[in-house]
Amino acid sequence: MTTQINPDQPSLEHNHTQCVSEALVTAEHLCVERGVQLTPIRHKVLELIWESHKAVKAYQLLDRLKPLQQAAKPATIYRALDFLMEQGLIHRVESLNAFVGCSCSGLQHEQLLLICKNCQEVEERSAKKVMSALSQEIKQAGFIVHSKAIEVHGICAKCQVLSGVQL
Amino acid sequence: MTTQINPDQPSLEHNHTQCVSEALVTAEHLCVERGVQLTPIRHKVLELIWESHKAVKAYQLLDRLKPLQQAAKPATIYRALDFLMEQGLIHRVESLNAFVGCSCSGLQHEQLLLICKNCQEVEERSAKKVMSALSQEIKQAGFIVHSKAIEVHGICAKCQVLSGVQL
DNA sequence: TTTTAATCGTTATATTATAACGTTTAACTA
DNA sequence: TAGTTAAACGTTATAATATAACGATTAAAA
Repeated sequence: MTTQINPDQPSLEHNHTQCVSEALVTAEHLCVERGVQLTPIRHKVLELIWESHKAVKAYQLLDRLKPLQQAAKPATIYRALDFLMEQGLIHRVESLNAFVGCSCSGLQHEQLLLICKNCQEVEERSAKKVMSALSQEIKQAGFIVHSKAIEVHGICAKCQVLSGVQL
Repeated sequence: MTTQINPDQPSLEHNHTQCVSEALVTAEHLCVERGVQLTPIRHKVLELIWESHKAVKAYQLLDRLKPLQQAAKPATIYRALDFLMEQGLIHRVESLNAFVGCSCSGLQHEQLLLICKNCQEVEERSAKKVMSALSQEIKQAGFIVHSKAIEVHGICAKCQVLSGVQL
């Protein structure tokens, strides 16, 4: 068998099964700690989001949830997404109206998102230097921060290799 | 007359009439230079966007355009917005699905946007240190950039003063 | 002046998201 | 543990955002 070249499958280089199960276990623990309910629906939605590292749309999630949850309607998904965002378990990708699992759940939550136009995968980076420069800039402006979205679109390293860089 | 306290009006401290006319003249010049057409519709939409420094929604623009342009439909607005964005004359505020005039038209276009939740005004800052830290981070990640959105939500300096900071 | 490309009009519809209200389930508390 | 309250969910409806497709018109180029 040759190298993984299908961008629709999580890369072989990372054990995605483990990756997902870590995310779910972390989520479960955090919710217990915080005394909030990771209900079956919320848990399923989180699992669906973690099926890949791609940004996924609310209605895509709805389509995937329906077979498991007959009664699923838009509100079902949006309520679950709201909960998961409040708990910092997922990120909303503002520039795509989409969502992605948060791999830093429980830690500081505002991250740089690198969004690949080719494979739709989102890489999350804490980017400390960027964040501290940003804090300084905001302070200079006399602005009080409530939230941040730092999103970069382009082509990820993996896709550059797969297609010979002329992207 | 006392100090300006109505957040719905452009502040007295800046001459908004001049501000707008500068933006429009710059836009006209740039379009001539580039050999692209700032048609009457596109010009009107740009003017409407520049009525304030607030982020404005596409359908708000449509409502305001209709009296001036009977035939205006969603496509009318979205086409004009697409053109204005291509030419770097406006910014799309991704986290609001809204638009704001670009005060750096013609120059480097990816800017930090400080978005006030109280007055909806958007302050644009070039934030050079943030941008260079960001470029470094992106380079480290081996990512090829196509576009960036750096958006901060919170309370602007003006609104803090007006309301005694407990925002 | 024909051809071509850009712009716009128009209709329809896709996509994203929320409101409102009743029901069920879980948690609290007396 | 029965009664009370709050959280979560089901359900219907609709609001808000955005695009597709195609023909008509206008402007630019050959």
